[in-house]
Amino acid sequence: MAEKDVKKKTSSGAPGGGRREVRPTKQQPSRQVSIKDIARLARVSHPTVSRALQNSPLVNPATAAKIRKIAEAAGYRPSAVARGLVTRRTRTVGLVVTTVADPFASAVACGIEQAANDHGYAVFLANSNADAEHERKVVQALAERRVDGIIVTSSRVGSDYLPMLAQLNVPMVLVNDQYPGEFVHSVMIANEEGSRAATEYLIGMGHRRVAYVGDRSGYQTETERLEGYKRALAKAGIEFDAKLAVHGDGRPEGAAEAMEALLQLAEPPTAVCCYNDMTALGAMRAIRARGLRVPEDLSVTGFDDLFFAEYLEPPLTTVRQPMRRMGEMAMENLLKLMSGEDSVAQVKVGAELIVRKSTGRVGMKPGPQMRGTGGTQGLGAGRRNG
Amino acid sequence: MAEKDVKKKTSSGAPGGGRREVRPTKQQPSRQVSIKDIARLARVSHPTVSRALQNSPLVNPATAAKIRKIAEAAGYRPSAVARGLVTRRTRTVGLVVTTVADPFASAVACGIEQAANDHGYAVFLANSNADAEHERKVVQALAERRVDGIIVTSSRVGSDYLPMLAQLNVPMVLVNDQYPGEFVHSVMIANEEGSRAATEYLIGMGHRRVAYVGDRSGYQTETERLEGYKRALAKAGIEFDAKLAVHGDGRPEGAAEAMEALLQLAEPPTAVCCYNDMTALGAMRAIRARGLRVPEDLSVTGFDDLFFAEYLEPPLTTVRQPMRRMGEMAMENLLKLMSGEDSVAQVKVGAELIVRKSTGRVGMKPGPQMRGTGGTQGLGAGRRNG
DNA sequence: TTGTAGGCGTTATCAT
DNA sequence: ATGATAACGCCTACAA
Repeated sequence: MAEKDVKKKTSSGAPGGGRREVRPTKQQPSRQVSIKDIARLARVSHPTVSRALQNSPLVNPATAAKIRKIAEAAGYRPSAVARGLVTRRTRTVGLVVTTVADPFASAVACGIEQAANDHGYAVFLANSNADAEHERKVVQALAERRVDGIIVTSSRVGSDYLPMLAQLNVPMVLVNDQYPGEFVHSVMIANEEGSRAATEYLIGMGHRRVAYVGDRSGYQTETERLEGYKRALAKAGIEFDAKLAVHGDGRPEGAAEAMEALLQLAEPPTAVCCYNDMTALGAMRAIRARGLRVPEDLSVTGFDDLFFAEYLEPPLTTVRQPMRRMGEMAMENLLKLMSGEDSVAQVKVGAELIVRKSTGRVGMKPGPQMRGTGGTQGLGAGRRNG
Repeated sequence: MAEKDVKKKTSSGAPGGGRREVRPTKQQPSRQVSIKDIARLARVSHPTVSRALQNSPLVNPATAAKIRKIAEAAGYRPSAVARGLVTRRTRTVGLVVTTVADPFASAVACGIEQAANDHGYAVFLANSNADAEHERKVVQALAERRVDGIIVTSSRVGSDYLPMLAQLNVPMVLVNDQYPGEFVHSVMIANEEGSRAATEYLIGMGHRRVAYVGDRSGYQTETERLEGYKRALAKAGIEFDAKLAVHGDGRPEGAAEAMEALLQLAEPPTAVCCYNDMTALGAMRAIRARGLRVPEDLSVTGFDDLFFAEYLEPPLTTVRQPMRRMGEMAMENLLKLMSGEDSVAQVKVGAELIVRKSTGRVGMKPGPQMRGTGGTQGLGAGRRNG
């Protein structure tokens, strides 16, 4: 059959060269050079070109070399789109974060991107804006793009995905799921253990009035960290005082407001366990705004160990989350799921208390303090359901 | 506080109930429901389904409704892959950043994602690791995925892309290009003007020994900011002292080292203009490590106004870059390019000096200082080549 | 208003 | 070792 293509083209070899004249209206993006162009130039069939470019063993090394040379010269780039259509695998994953501007999310994203790239996967990035409805929408959009898998961090949907996923038929892994209850595949930090360790450390420093500045209530992470705080109090025989547990919004602004309320209490706290480092940032500002010092007047702990924690003044005592690593783990799990293995369902990552200088003994006098033990205890690490 | 418990918890959760039985070997991803399936169910032809789903006016409203209902019920999701193949447009853009974990990059990325999403575009995220070679590679990979356009932040390749782009035939916009010389389409901050404003502010506060802690030399941003610093000195009749201009690495660690060197000078500076906020973070730590105070002993300025700048102690005087907005602008420009318009080639965004409390008069005495003017002068804004 | 007939750029399955 | 041919799921003529 005589190459039925070659239509009205004023044939000139590779389409890169002679610009075909298109109607000025609704311009169709110009054709890229395809496998067929190479075939024509090399005087072989397209399948042969395809095979040659894939280093298939069943093609004559000589012709293969020729083909590769021609393809190279013509500036040929295979189309992942066309390939995806026929193989039904796009080697693409979707990553949903609340917002990339969030340092926690971007650290996790970095780990994911790395692992994905190492395995030849490209990643679609989408913001959920911490909104369940929008999150659902972007997941749908990712499914339409036929991603091979999806990772969602700080999901507001969580196990509510189950029905949707049954239809979409795409594997999904959640990182720090915020929806109450458990999702099938997830990577979570040991929230309760971490928060508890921080609180116990404060109590160990002699503090009895330890406050807690949380996120908005209802999210899983918040619930668990609050629980850890309560457990620590209970263990030390300190009665939980609801006035000392306030809610911010997980960001400095809201935290500052919440902290101010604590400082206006008749009997203010001497230490405060913050939901996360961003919260600690706001809390510390509110404390300084009242002319109080950290840690002399008030000890503060955070959670996450974001990059700036060690550079604050004073450097922040906090509970470290291995964020990059968690991203990698999520991606590794997703890779397994995508290749058909049913991998570890839920991974719980151990948190680590990092003692710096934002915490001190209750009633401590101003002046240089000793550096703490620098805990490296794995808190609550473990995995389930292998 | 040691609690290593909760380790290997025995399984209990719900690891996906009744999954479909797939052939263990090389399972082909199962077919998704397609337009043809819907056609069969609705007893019409596929094109009719296609038209109905696109709300084409030339399809009977009744049948259209029926088709939509059936599609809905069948859980039909159009394949962006197939659509991209035929339309030759994927409604996808590539975004290359040095690393998403960098707060500057992630802020820009956030603006881009937002704008892209608003226009129905999905964005592929890729890290360049600040390496020219790797950056080229990921751009090639994006081209293979047939993205409609590419945005690169802090490119190490810059105008060197020109030959490659001629082949790839994909529009590209650069944000804060780091490669010497100009690229065709870019969004840049007014580096020189910003840095100059910061330095002039310091000089205005009476400082004569003003140091500069830069990035690694050779990058465009670094060159321009250093130039701005020099210009300010020159204007004030202060001779440039090479010993006072040191190089860090754009990150806190390297900056701290560079700062230490400055502090060991026989005649140390009384103020330091930092390349960016991350650099300032490191510089301030080095300063405190020597027992010196900011701003009483040493004034410090940054560049970027990252989210944490206002929460530092003292809050950081810095030059603001409207990072999100710059991302949006880059995306808007790319949208124009993708739709065929030849838009504004180079956009220069004005920088804004934000005076906070890390700067003060030379030789100031300890104690509360007045808040500065809070400059809102647009510095060097402009655009060229409309 | 609807159906028929390609074709987008690959890979896959047959032949030869 | 290579070539026909047929998908993949969609869109866009053009015909009915």
